[in-house]
Amino acid sequence: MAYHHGDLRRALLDAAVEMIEESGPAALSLRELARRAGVSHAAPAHHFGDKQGLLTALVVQGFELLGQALTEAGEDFHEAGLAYLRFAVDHRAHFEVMFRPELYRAEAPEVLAASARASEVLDHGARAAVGAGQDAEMAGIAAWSLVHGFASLWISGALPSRVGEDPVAAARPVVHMLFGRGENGVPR
Amino acid sequence: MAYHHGDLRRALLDAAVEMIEESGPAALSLRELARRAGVSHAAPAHHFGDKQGLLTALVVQGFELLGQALTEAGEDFHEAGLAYLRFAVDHRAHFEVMFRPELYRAEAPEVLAASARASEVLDHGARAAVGAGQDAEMAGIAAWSLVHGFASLWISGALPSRVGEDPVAAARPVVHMLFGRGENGVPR
DNA sequence: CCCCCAATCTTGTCGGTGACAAGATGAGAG
DNA sequence: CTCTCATCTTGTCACCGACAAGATTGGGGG
Repeated sequence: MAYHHGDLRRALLDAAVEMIEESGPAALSLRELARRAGVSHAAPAHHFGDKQGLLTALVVQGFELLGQALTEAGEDFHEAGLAYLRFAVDHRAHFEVMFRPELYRAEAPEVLAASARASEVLDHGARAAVGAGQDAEMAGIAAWSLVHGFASLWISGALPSRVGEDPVAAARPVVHMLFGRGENGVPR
Repeated sequence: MAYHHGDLRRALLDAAVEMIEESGPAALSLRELARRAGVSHAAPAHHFGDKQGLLTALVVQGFELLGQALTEAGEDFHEAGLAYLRFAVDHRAHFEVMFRPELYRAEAPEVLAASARASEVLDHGARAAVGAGQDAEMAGIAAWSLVHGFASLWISGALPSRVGEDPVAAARPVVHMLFGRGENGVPR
């Protein structure tokens, strides 16, 4: 066994994502993680310090991916909402940890920076959709709550099964209920 | 030390709620729980089998409380939404476990019964607000997503601090954004 | 070219935890 | 009064996270 793995840090993060997707963040075990990566049980500590450190790194990665996804979604606020949902579903592991601050070091500067960048994209979209003013803030929170709630409920399996298998398709009409269908705000 | 506690089951559930509110469901320890209740480390197992059993009991209690809160909120759909939020904030521990099915036995009959009863109340409210038809289902999901998302974001501390300290007051205008302010649905 | 140093990974250990087994206790039925 | 059984305790095991100390190796300075 080579002493120098090559890219153990990334391998551990990838394995962590896999394990969290299988059985949730609570069940994540650093030792099992090391086992999957083929290293000793203490190897992860070198790269991340402790479990919180690992999850902190995962969260930073998550906020970066989210910011990127929102940016790529472009100007349309509805599409940004659906991109948020797509991110949550496609990166369930990241998403589930990101909004559970007791699991990681939420006050770490890298986390604050990455999350600030992501929410800035969101804010910008809200202002573009509603126009400036006090309403923009509320509209942003409403839209964020809607897609975040839908994503959470979808992931937890709480939504009735007749909404179908594709969360984005199922969410589209729901997202359009907020702000009406263009007739009630959303100048585009 | 009395061998018969009297109402150990309830005492354990109460202590569990307290501990989860302090540091989340992941950090819950059955042994610390037993310590707080003043019993031996194996006493909880007798009442709940294992950790999942304890959380299952907690979730059943949670869905019962939620159904009750929604029922008491009455006919107004907006008020039901705010009652949902109030439940989430006032019973953070229950709420946090209820929507994390990997932590408990979601398929247990008591859980299914309690959750079915709660969502029936929600469904009834949605139909009353929007009228019958296919839209009622979507309206229900939209409203549920909105308040669930707001509650989750509030609890996780993700919302900007300028929304204030009272979640229900902060959410009221947000909830009213969906369905407009009575002019766009919500016949009452 | 070689050696040393520092980053990387391993081995060993400790206290804490969940689950299980076996035993002690006492409340209530008869 | 005694038996019975639900309730709780004691004891144990494997696993986990954190820490300490040691082994290995790649790369840069001599």
